[in-house]
Amino acid sequence: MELEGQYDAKKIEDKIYKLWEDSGFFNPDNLDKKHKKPFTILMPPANANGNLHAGHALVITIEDIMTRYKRMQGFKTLWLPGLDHAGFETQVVYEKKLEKEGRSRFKMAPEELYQEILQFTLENKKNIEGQIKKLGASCDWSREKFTLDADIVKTVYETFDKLKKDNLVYRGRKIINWCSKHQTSLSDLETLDVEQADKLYYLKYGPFVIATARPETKFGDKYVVMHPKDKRYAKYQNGEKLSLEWINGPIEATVVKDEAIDMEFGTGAMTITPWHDAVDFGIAEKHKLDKEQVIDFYGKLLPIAGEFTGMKTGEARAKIVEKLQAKGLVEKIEENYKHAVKTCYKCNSLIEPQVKEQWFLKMKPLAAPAIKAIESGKITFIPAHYKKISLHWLKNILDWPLSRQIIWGIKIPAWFKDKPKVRDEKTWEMKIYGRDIFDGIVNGTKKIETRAGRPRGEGKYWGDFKPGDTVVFSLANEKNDNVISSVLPVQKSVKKVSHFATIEEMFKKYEPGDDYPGKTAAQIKKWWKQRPDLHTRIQRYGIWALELTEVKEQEVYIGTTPPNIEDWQQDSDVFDTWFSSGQWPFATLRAGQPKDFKTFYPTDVMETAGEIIFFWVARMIMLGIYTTGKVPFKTVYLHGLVLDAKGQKMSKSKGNVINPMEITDKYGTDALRIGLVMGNTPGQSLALDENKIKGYRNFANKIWNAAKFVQMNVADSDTKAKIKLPAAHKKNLKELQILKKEITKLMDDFKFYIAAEKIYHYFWHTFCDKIIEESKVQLADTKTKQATQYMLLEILTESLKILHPFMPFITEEIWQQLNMQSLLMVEQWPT
RNA sequence: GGACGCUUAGCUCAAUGGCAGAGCACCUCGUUUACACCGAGGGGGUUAGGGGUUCGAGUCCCUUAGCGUCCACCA
Repeated sequence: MELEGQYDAKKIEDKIYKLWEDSGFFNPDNLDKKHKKPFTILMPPANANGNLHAGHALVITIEDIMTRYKRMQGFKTLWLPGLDHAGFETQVVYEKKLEKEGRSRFKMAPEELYQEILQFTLENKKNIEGQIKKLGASCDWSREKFTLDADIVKTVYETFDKLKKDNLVYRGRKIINWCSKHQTSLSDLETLDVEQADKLYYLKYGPFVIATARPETKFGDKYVVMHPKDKRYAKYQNGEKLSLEWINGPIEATVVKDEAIDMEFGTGAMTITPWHDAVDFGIAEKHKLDKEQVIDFYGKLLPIAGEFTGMKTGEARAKIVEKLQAKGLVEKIEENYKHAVKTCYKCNSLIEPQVKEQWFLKMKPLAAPAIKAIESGKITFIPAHYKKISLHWLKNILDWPLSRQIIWGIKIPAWFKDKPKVRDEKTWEMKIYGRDIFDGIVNGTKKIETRAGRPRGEGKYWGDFKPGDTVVFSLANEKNDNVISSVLPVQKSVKKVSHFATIEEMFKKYEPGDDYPGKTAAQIKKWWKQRPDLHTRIQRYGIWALELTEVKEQEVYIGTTPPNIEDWQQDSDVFDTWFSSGQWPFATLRAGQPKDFKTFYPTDVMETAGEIIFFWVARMIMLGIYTTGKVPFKTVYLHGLVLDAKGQKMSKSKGNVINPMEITDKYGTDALRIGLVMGNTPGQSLALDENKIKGYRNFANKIWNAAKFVQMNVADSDTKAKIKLPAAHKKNLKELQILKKEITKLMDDFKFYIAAEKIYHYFWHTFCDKIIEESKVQLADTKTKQATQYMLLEILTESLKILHPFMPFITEEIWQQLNMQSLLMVEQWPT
């Protein structure tokens, strides 16, 4: 075969890829026995919802360089490819498509929507696989995994089950980030903080002035909070009640003192909206305050808003302020108040904090061993400063909300059903702290009997408590001899806590029933009269009563398979997609042949974008250690963003997106690959300039022509003849020898950008410009011809080997055309 | 508010404490049978500013400024 004309990538790339694939050497099992020591990289699963972008091309390039290098060095090399269903991301992409077609997911049956997205994803998956091949990825397609594969899902379920058994997963009613457009909760990582200027309203709240940027949330505010040390409010007691005029009429407000308040901000007093604000939620939790929803999940006001009910929060604001002004409740309005609001990272719409029951993962216990692994150097980061960044994040980690209210994803393997009402004759022990006004038990344990099927009457204990529940039912507040006047963890069964000024007043509402343990109504009233000490106390502090209602407690079943009894309902939520991809290393390797996990786990390198270090890398480390006891990878190599030629972030709206497939088409894959690597230091963003790629297209042509020259001139060489090398030739070969050593060291240090530059420079400016030029004379001289032929071929073939990881197509094609009788892909890396 | 980066030729970026470099761009010359997707040569720098450590600093330390990213808070 003869090399001809200019290098034409299009003619050879598909052919060469097929040659590699047919050889079977992408699969480590097919490599010869010399390849013993495993080397593993997992391809970060690309989102199967569109085309590959420039960032993916960089991932494929760097990982293929590592893979080809290690394979040539004789490692049993596995690069495992995969695709991600990409839950929320894909659903958002699909919803946009629906929108264009004038359709909406909310008008579709869930199953119908799921099937459509599945089809869409599978099509994209196929498309992307083709694009990965186009980029020359030497990954083992026989081990390819998709995040929705049955074996991956099974592993995800098992992990969830184990986490639940270890008490690391819990269901909680907590405040979450709610996107009203997408109708789902989002983790903190999926929200953006956007600076904006709004008005800050100072509203009169009884004797207080409170500042708010969101008057439309304030309807239900019935607690006014201030710092306990704030002298301005010293005359107000914690728990003190105040009657005041508010947006829709008179309300009773309660004073709460809490250190969380910034005395410097506004007036130092604020009202709280626990249902729609994370800080307020925290205060309400701490003080056991009521929480009331004001805004529904579509961003509209609920009936608590009175005349404003049903309005979108945005439009309601001005009208509410108008009303407040009319009522004289607006003290002043500060214009141009700069603050940050949270927005959905996909649609930029405002995040509305909402209280919602969700699955949460306790992160602190999972983070601790991960921190240890990183600190001890079991996992190293490239570039190194990511060590600090990840440690800082892990040390300040918060619980992870796992539930997403979307259809596209792995369904959470939890089933619920209403617990049958237990009304047996059992006796529960119930701890009581404080004083029971009826029989005076103080800080003790009281035995409460339950009666089958009927409550004991309102305002009394009756048995729907679980063992160990704490109920406090007392006369006074916490200021008085340690008796506390609130209800602790049995809130589920407490309907209401009422306060009465006198016991008579309470009896009006709650007539003691005949079946109160051991006492009749008459006895209780009589007993009451005999306790003047309690009278005094009640006169001072009033009396508290519990109104208890029956609670249907939900029973929860968690397992890898559905419960086989009927009337269980599966949780309609799906997992955050990162919960499944966070298990990628062990899930993929356990899915394949049983020996794979043993051979290839822990993997060697995790190469991915610095952007997703928290989303993905940190979670893989935590879940990997938790599940397998071992770190999932030893080295984390993080590349930076790929930017456009001007250093701008690529985005569809800016229209500066560089499609790697177009570049490949125009200049060839090898030019794109080396263009992506050259000058690309880890962690640093890279400006991708088409001109740069063009330059490397020229380099590819240079290689092609140099090979052509060598081929033409060595055709008549006698390979068997003994050759005596002149000193100049020896020097050239020695120089190459040194270069090989340097490059090997650089490759081992992950400095591909320098390695690429070195070989580029050597090949073009030493081999082509000097050695080949000089050889023209030497080849013409019969005395030096043979030695020169030998040297040229030696340098060319060694260079091809070094270039191969970077520019696999052209090097392999030349190798084949030189009739080397082997695949360059599995040639021994020069030593 | 906290953390982490970055600042080197016109542009994009390199440089274990040891002669400041590459690619692209620019200028001059050259069409020579491997290649014009080429060759030979050239210009271009107070390494953001200031201070310090050192025989020696782009590199280490302190400091100022600008840019960027992440985290937290934001009534």
